[in-house]
Amino acid sequence: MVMAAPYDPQAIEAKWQRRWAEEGTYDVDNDDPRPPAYVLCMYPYPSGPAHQGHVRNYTFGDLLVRHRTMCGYAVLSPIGFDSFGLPAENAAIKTGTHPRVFADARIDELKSSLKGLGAMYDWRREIRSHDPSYMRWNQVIFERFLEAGLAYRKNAPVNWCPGCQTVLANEQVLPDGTCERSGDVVVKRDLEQWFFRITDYADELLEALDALDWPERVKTMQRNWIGRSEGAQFRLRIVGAPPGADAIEVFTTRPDTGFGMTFVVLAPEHPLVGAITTDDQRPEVEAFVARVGTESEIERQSTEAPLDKRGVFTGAYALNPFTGAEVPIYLADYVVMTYGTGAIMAVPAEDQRDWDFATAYGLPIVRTVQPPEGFDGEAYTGDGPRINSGWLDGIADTAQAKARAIAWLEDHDLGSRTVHYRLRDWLLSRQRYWGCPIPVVHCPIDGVVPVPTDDLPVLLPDDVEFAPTGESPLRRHEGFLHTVCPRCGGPAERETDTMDTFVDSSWYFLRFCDPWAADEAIDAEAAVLWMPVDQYIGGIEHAILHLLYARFYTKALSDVGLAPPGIREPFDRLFTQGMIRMDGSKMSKSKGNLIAPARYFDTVGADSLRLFHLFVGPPADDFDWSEQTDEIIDGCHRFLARVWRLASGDVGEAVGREVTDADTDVERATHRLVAKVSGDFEHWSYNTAVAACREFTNHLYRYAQAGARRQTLEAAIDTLLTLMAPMTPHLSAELWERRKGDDTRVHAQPWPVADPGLVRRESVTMVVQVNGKVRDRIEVDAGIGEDEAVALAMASPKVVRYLNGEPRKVIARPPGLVNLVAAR
RNA sequence: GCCCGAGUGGCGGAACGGUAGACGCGGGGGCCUCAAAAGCCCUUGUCCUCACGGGCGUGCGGGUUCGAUUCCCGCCUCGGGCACCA
Repeated sequence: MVMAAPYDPQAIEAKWQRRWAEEGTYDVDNDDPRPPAYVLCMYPYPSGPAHQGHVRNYTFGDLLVRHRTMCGYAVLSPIGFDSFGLPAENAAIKTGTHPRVFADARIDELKSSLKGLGAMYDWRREIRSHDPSYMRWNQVIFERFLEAGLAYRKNAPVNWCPGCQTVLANEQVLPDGTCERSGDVVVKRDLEQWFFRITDYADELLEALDALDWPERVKTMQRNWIGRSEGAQFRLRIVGAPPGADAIEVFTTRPDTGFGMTFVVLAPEHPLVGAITTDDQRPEVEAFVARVGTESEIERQSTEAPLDKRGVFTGAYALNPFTGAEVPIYLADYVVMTYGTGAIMAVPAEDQRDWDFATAYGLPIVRTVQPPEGFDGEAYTGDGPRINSGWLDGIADTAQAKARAIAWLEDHDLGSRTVHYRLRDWLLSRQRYWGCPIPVVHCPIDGVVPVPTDDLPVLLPDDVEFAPTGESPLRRHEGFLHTVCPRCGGPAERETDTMDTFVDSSWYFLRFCDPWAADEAIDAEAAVLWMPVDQYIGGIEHAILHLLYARFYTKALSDVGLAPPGIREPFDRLFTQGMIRMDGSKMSKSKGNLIAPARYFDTVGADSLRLFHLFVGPPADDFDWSEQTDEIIDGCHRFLARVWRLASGDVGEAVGREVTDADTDVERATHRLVAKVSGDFEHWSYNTAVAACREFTNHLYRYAQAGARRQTLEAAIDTLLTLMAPMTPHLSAELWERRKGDDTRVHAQPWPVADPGLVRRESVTMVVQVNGKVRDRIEVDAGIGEDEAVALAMASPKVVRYLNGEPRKVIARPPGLVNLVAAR
């Protein structure tokens, strides 16, 4: 027998990548007659060659693109690069290379990895966030948001990272108070900054989550992040205070416990502190405020400090509107100015933190909810009848009591029902160079003036000095900084802050619909055609930041008329793949634990690496890269070589002959495989789809070695290659061509459909149990009736031995199972 | 503290409430070869038994059920998110 050429992945992968590019197989035009589908992987930050997280992401995405194309859709599969950002600028500071040069070089490396993987994109639609044409629309959008009041400037205490020398969004500060990028301890600074009014959309962002086909986990994270709490906000009069400082607003979720308010606590930064503090308490209060001001976020938030050091009495008193009693006003570091009103009514009996504070400072505790019999805790937050609560006494239902309390506050014009959110407005300005300039001018006469649209984009000058100074390098570039006011023509300064890179990634998916549109950021017709993204794929690490910002942007763009009104959500379905970990931490360049894909491209080939990522476990689960991993990848390569030999006719000797049982078995197995792989693709069960292909291949080996019927074997192999085409595209394409000739393409084949009649099994293994324990297995006809199944089971000698006599109960689930419950 | 998710062979992992461990990795054995590599085939949870067989096994303890990896209750461990949030 003449052996066919061995499997040579390097040769065939290069060949097909070239051919797909030439043929434009996955370039899709907006007037394509096929039904549209939009499959998108989160566009990557270009940090150099791809790492295994990218490989995993783009393998899943490419599988979907190819599969849906075979299913008859025009699949929009664009990609771009999130090319602004700190690392490029830091590299500039370190090596002197211009960030643009650096970023373009990293993009080339990453692009080469993606092409080597055989992942298919419509490269005509490529977007780079630092491309002037994209920057222009970024700036146009900003100005429209500014005009609509969705972008604004304010002086605010912001998160400042000393390492990055820039401010960070709340979302970029880790729970331990450090910078997500540099790991430095983030400090608070007062700075004039730009914000997007994402809080205006808090309710819609929260409510619209319900309808999204997203992982529950991600939805929960977003819900928590938005953090809606309902309650009441109301005024407390301050006893003997000067006008203008005679009342404090407090927010509470438990207005029903107002009768139990025995003191009030303000944040140390609260604006009324100076006015209400009495003279004899002033030194102590000032010392306290000064101390808290110098503490880092970590120190302030640590629960280590003893409670009696964490507060101070102001000497002032407020009136509890419910009881009319005078209650002392304290300051405490655990009350923060950034949530609610920066002031709370303290109800120690129903709030543990207030209880602890009251205990430490010897303040009274009055229960207003009767705890259940036997309750031995301190603060009680559960349900129970109101006590010591005047007109609320006796009400046991907390919701009802709350409603009553709010109604009372409203009747007395003291306050009202209020909702507060944890979500803060999005701080978007960065004191860095390598980002999209914020297109405004500061004029001493006209104030903040947007740069006229015709003058956009405001571009970054190349001749700047990169140094970590805490100010944008743009600030020291005279030519950039000094300009004239578009309104009055007088001298003015340009805004030197640039935009957070999350701005770039908040609408790129809309631009992809028609990236050529010259007159508008988003072509309405194209957006209506493709949006929302049918399937978005990316890492779980973007669960909050990017996905929340992109949702906000989509809504805001539609509200200001830049996107069609119907598009309220960007991503219909979201899939978050698991992370690749190594020694317990995420694989990333900064951790130095990257495994570049090129070493696999050069050895086992891209198809083997792709197959490995599909096979190794559920796509949503994290995967630990270990010593064993290379062996699994080798195993995938062995399997592909096995398929190669089988499809090349190197296994056994097929003949023409009448159909036998073995042939029918293979035919049925073929249809079962089609059903299995198709189903598995629908619910992200790629690992079992691959397992089924391997099992089927093993079956075909046995079949071929025993002497196969040519027609049956060839049909089985064709089907296998078709099903594998989205997973291992190069191998499938090459074998298909070798078997069928050059004028046909496996990826142009329709996705196979299983014949239900052939999927159904003819005979099955019926399990016979006695008392739920397996005692025998009998091969039976799949259409077996209940009586016959039971009779067969009862006739089994193995069963008789365990049954001793007539069964007490018979459970028959033909054809799969009969369970006999023994008498006694 | 609150909210999610996960615990199955030596390892990665399969399993509509119905044969636990599919498919692999690793191990053992055989064939091919002068030999090796590659390939092909068999075997591989654990304990008892020469064997036929049988016992035990899905983090732990209960429960529901003819039957539980799967459902319920109570724990333990790990991972993730949120957190002086009023």
